[in-house]
Amino acid sequence: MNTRIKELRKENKLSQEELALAVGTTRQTISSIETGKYVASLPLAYKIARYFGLTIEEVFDLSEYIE
Amino acid sequence: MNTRIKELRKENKLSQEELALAVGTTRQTISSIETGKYVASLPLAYKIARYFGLTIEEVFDLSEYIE
DNA sequence: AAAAAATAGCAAGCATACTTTACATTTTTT
DNA sequence: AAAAAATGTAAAGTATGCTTGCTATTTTTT
Repeated sequence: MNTRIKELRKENKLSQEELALAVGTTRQTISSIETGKYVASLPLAYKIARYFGLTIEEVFDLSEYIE
Repeated sequence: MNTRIKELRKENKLSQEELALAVGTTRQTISSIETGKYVASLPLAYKIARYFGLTIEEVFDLSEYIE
């Protein structure tokens, strides 16, 4: 699954660590989500989206889950 | 966490079974999400939201995850 | 070029999101 | 009121989303 997290981080000049702290998770979790190792949980997806002032669908490309 | 799934099902005259089949999961999973036993995964949340033609945030009340 | 910062990757462990099976309970239909 | 349909719940098992700790690699800064 693709996400715009890395792109949004760069635009806002944030490290993974800084974003992780801001949304209450770990840097490794942000890394894992960015690299596609696993899919963010709904609560975390929401917190990340809200942090950037966007909707979940604007941050996470979920099209692969729909035919 | 609250969701509008039950409400939307009633409006559309759907049983849990019918919704479950439509989004590719089990009736028990829909029941568990409706009763708050656990939180839907992001992919499933998206499929449910799309099924009703809504956004994830319109179906799932995620406000408790934000201060 | 060297050092510092950032990121990727691994592993182990824990919690949670399911699936399957089955039964209990409630609601709806007859 | 009885039967059927729908829903709630429990349990066990599996897969996944984390957290923690660490090292390797890459990128950025000096």
